[in-house]
Amino acid sequence: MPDKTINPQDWLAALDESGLRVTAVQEMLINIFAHSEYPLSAEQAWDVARQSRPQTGRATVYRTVEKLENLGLIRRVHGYQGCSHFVPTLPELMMLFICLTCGRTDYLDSQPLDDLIQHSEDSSGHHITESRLQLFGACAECQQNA
Amino acid sequence: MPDKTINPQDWLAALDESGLRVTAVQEMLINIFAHSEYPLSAEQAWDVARQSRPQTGRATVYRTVEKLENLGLIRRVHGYQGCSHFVPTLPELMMLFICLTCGRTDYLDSQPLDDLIQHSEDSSGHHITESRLQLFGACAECQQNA
DNA sequence: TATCATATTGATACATGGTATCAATAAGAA
DNA sequence: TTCTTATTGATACCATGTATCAATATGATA
Repeated sequence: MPDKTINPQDWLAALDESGLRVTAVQEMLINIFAHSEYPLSAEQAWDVARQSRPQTGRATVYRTVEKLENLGLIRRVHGYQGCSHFVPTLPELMMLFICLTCGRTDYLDSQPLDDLIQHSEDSSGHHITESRLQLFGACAECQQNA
Repeated sequence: MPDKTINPQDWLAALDESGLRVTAVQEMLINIFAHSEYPLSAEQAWDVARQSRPQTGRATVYRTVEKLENLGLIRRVHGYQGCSHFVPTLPELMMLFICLTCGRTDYLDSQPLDDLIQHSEDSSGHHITESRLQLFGACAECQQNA
């Protein structure tokens, strides 16, 4: 099971390398997403941001979230909390699991998904370039507490 | 490859059996989704509906779409056209493929997904109750025309 | 067929999530 | 330090979706 913790320094370097500027707001938002145990929407990220920096603008947060998504630093979660929440992206491509009880996320090895895509390409004749898979259920811990 | 055509009579029966009433608007919307080659949003379905029935209300369409989704008759598409488009649901659970060139959908056998879920449960300890998988790329036809 | 409880409808107003604009500010290269 | 330009925050705006409510239509029942 991979470590979910991500080094914010790597994110700042990614921002920098892409020609974008490293600003206080963007650094703050990167840290907010990196340290959240749960998927966050832009609106929620805005709330968190204003706790430490009240003058933060709403549009700024939305724009930054869009940038971070385009850079591949955060990833949209499609599912039970709607389609507007984001989780940090791991260096490797991994499958996302979300616990419907506690809301926490986990990342699973994506090799089975790679195999599935290969198999589906072979049997359908389609050329598959993108996939979106998310798994939902009860995590090991929540099963014990049930 | 399964036949995408769905018999609207089955849908009406499902509506009826669930205790909901079979109305002209709902029958029309069922047919609109059943006969569309592409995923439709509620807004788009409203546009189509008013072509043959101009007095159709917007809220009615949104409510009906929600009902049809709850009944499992249509299914939300998460991906490149946003997360507000719907496709008809096949009797069996199948994986959805969407061509990024022509926009058309195809349904693939879901056995590989079942296997993947089983494998992921075994290796992670999570109990997986729901999954969301969509595949994107170029369909066989669009590959030839490229 | 006529009656009636109630699901459905359509119009409207409203709420929410997200975007365009623009003057002011700040990053970072020169 | 200077200067170009990305970024910021305030505001207005738009799009999508929802709550309300009187009017209507469905379908069960008599």
